[in-house]
Amino acid sequence: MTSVSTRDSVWLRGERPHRDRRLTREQIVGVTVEILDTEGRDGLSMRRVASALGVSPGALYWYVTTKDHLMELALDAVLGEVLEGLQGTPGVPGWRSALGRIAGGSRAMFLRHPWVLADLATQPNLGPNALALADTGLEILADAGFADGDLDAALAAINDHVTGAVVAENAWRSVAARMGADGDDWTEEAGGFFKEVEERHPRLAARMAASGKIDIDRECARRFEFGLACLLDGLESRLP
Amino acid sequence: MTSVSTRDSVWLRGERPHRDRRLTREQIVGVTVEILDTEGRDGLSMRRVASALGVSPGALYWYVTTKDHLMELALDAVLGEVLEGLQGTPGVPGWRSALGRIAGGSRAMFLRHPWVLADLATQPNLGPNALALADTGLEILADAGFADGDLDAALAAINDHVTGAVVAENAWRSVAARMGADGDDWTEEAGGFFKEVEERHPRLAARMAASGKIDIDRECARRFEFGLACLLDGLESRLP
DNA sequence: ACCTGAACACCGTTCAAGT
DNA sequence: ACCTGAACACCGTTCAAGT
Repeated sequence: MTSVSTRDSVWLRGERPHRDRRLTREQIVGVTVEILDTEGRDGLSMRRVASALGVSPGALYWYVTTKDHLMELALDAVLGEVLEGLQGTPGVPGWRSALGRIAGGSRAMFLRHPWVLADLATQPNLGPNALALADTGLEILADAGFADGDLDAALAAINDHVTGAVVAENAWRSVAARMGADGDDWTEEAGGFFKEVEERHPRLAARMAASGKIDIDRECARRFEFGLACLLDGLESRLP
Repeated sequence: MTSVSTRDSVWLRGERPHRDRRLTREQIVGVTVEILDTEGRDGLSMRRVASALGVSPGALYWYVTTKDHLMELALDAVLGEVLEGLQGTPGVPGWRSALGRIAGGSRAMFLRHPWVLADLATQPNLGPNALALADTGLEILADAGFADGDLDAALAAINDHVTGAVVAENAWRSVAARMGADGDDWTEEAGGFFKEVEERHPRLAARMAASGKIDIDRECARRFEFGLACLLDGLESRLP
């Protein structure tokens, strides 16, 4: 109901005092993420979360002021997975591979929880895990020799590549899933579509045909690494 | 209602035959974009569009099978603006600046219509304007000397940078708008937030403070160009 | 302090019935 | 062929009233 620009964030408000609660924010966020993962964005409703917890819908509003706030919490929760994946393994040498690990871990997380992507565009990301992730990125880049404005811009460039790549990958996968699912009445309509692409944009049609034959997983991973390598090369050449 | 993976696209279905319609798809899409621009994503409803057109809600379903399809049409409509902006001016020399112009034009369009960003993550983009835009990108890169897999990956990398950057910019702007809007009861809660950031992540807090003093427009533009330049450098070094 | 139950003001979508 | 009107099955959110 509220417009994007005036919406406030969970992270700018304190949590309420408590005495004898039966629920926890963690519980609520937990089932929220579960529902989002299994049923997708459209499958989530306050009522659905409430029934999964065996509680009435209104009860949730004691713990969370709004559905948007709940989504913010869910977003930060899955960002936490990236941090966990990082601390499990030993540190790698070199800033390039260190950043590559974070980027790769983030990408994997986004592919596990595709519903987060729509959140990123809508909600500011001020949760503790988001901040910690940003800070470790800054640390790596600062140690590498970046400072001031270049420091911010370098981190932003890498983050942008990750989110942009996963957004595109997700869109592609949803098309591919539809195509592979059933060739029922689908192919006749879509046949006309492809024929038109062929006529109007032969170059594009050729590329679509070429990449259509390839395994999507491999191709997406390849493009991701290609872009990341280009970016890191460009960054490296800007080191003082 | 339908899950992302099984949702079909407007562009894979033909339009219906017609005789004496009072409405047009263009009209409907037009007011849809208008509402999205002024009222934001949450302000849009089928009923709202219908009433703006002076028609009953059910009437829209004669022209458009679903709200998601309408959003797909709106998405491609605003992508058309990028193409228009391109053909108005004379071609620039050099593949780097040619791509820079497309990237810049796309960024400007995304900032004019921030609601598109959530769409990108959710819906595949198979509209005529999206295809035309991709094709001109391919043309520029092919002329520059890229071919086969590198061609796809190069275009993807640039597109990813644009969408990723605008997603981040949009999120940042929504925070800034909130902070600038009113310092009523806001500052007390948020003061605690910033103090916590300072304690836990001093490096991040320093960067936040530094970039907080800068004009957002300039800073976002700077980061965008920085990342793009890094990327183009990396691409250039990969030319055969 | 926490939760229920019921209500309010919305949604997207369908579908008879009209013209 | 196109549109209306009313309905169906949902929403998010609020708030008295209970414990």
